[in-house]
Amino acid sequence: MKLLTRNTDYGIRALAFIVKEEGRVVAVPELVKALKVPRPFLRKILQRLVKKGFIKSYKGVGGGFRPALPADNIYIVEVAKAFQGPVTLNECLLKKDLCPNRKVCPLKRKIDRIEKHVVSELGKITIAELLKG
Amino acid sequence: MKLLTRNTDYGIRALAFIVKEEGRVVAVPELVKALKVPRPFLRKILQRLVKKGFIKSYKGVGGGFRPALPADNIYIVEVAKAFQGPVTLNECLLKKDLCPNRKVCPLKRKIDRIEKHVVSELGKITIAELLKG
DNA sequence: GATAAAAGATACCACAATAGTATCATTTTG
DNA sequence: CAAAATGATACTATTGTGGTATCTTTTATC
Ligand code: FES
Ligand code: FES
Repeated sequence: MKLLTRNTDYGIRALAFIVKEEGRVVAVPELVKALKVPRPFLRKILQRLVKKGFIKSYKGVGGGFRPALPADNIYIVEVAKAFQGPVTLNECLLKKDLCPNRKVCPLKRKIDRIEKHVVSELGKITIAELLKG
Repeated sequence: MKLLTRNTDYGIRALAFIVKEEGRVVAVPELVKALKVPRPFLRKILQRLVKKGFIKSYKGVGGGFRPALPADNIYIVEVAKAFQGPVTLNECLLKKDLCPNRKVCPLKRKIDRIEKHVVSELGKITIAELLKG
């Protein structure tokens, strides 16, 4: 059971690096060296980060990436969602067969509570906090 | 992101059914009918449950399965572990590159705390409780 | 003892998600 | 125009999960 995939991991690391440079435009070769992630893979990840609005990109010579948001406004749960979709731990365990209905089911209630907790905790962690550590 | 896989789900359902029968030996055909899970798949799941000590099996005519533990002593987190391995949300996010060491890393600390919470909450739910619901 | 009904063991196939690669098009600076 | 960058997109590889098939072993019963 993995909470965060490799995509997310690398995405966070790339974001952290770019943010750390405080507005300087960072290009792929630099990131490849710093993060030791295969270049084509990293490129795909960066494109995703751009599309999801975490960073802005600049084409052409001297181009690269810059943050689109302040560091303390980038929550890693959002990055996770960008790469892994919504965080839903389990739709309906035991389906409708053994369980009268979902409103009463103690299992579902608890799974839901766990999920809320995970999302909420993950939603408290920002890139800024990460860089401080 | 899935907290519990189908294996686990079916495993729990099978366990719940077997436990509900209070010591009566339950065979596969009955379980197939009750749970509507394909027979060979269910058999594999049951074998796993036997190996992991949740149920006992009886071969031969009139054979089948009986619980090996009291209902309030079967925790669904254990079933999950049996099918999905240990619950580890993420080993070491950001690896050793951006982060000085794991003892200081605020992200890792938080991920670990989330993981502990998930395991602990999942570890409170028993089959007995499920059957009450 | 033969038969049939059960589970055990094991090997295999299918599908989906993740991980990773490759190629070509577009933009921009000089 | 040439070079250096990202955008778009399509493809392959690996892995984990889901699911099937087949054969062996045990045991109750006739
Ligand atoms: S079965 Fe769907 S909620 Fe309990
Ligand atoms: S990087 Fe390994 S713990 Fe923060």
